[in-house]
Amino acid sequence: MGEAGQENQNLERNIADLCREFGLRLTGPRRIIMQVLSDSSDHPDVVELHRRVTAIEPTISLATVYRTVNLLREKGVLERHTFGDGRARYETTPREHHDHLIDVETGGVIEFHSEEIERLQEEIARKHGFTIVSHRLEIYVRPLKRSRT
Amino acid sequence: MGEAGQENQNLERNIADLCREFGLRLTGPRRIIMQVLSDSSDHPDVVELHRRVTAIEPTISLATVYRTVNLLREKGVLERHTFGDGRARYETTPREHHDHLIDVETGGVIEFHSEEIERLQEEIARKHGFTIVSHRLEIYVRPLKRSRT
DNA sequence: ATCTCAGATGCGTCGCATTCGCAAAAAACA
DNA sequence: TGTTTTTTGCGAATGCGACGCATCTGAGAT
Repeated sequence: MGEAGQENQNLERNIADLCREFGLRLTGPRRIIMQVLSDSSDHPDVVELHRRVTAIEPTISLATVYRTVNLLREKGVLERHTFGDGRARYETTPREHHDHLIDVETGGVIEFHSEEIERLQEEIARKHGFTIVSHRLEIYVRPLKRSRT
Repeated sequence: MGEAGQENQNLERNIADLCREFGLRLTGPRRIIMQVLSDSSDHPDVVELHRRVTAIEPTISLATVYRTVNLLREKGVLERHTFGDGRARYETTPREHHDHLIDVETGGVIEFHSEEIERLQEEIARKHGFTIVSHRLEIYVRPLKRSRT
């Protein structure tokens, strides 16, 4: 009978709660988009998200993905990044802030956090007479090669 | 008759050397664009650069500014940044690396450098098995307001 | 279960920043 | 000065993202 909602029942519930909390409607497209988002541990851009979403439900439009992603960002559910290239990439807001190591050879993204760097940033801002609104630290890296490859 | 090339003769020479070095032709537009660039201590975007350039020579097209700026970036003469907003902003590559504090209220950019943060970044990269290719640290800030203005 | 309607969607279009193609103009060089 | 190759200007094209509008739909009221 019901849909295939078996193991991700709690996930579904979370999405439902989320919508209710923000006064949003729990629509088919939204359900799927949010689903895809929480299944994505990487940092997909909107077109990639749309690809994944339409693999599940081909009628969902790119515009809706854009709108949903913006909505969720406004609500603080998603974070937007722009690594070098022009396009925006998203990740579900982590409970703990982190920065990114980007492998320039593979495009892979590794998350890290340094309390020490954070503290130094605060210090620098204060020293200049500012408070930090947000920040962005991206380290573009290349694997340490040992001898031969 | 002659141009106004009086005090910046050495600059002109630098530009000429630069072109020769890279096998580029020393053209009128290039001369002016490079001129404007070295006279700019802020971080102008391409449209702003074009504005400044056309104030000197109105026939220079936006496309040429884009092309020149890309060329100089490839050659390592310029650095490109993208602070939040969509457009790219440029600065002549500084001899000493620095990062940026961006005042979100005014859009103003302040440069800073922290040897300590640099060192921590190295450490983090190494710990993950990488070497740093480049990095980017932007701190978005707001002025500390004291009691009343 | 049905009605109602504000909110959501799909589609096509628009705007902005940037790039491209091509013919004309300008450097470098003989 | 003539020849060759690079640059330029112009306008059109691209890519990302946002928007307007007619249509559709979720979810509370009936």
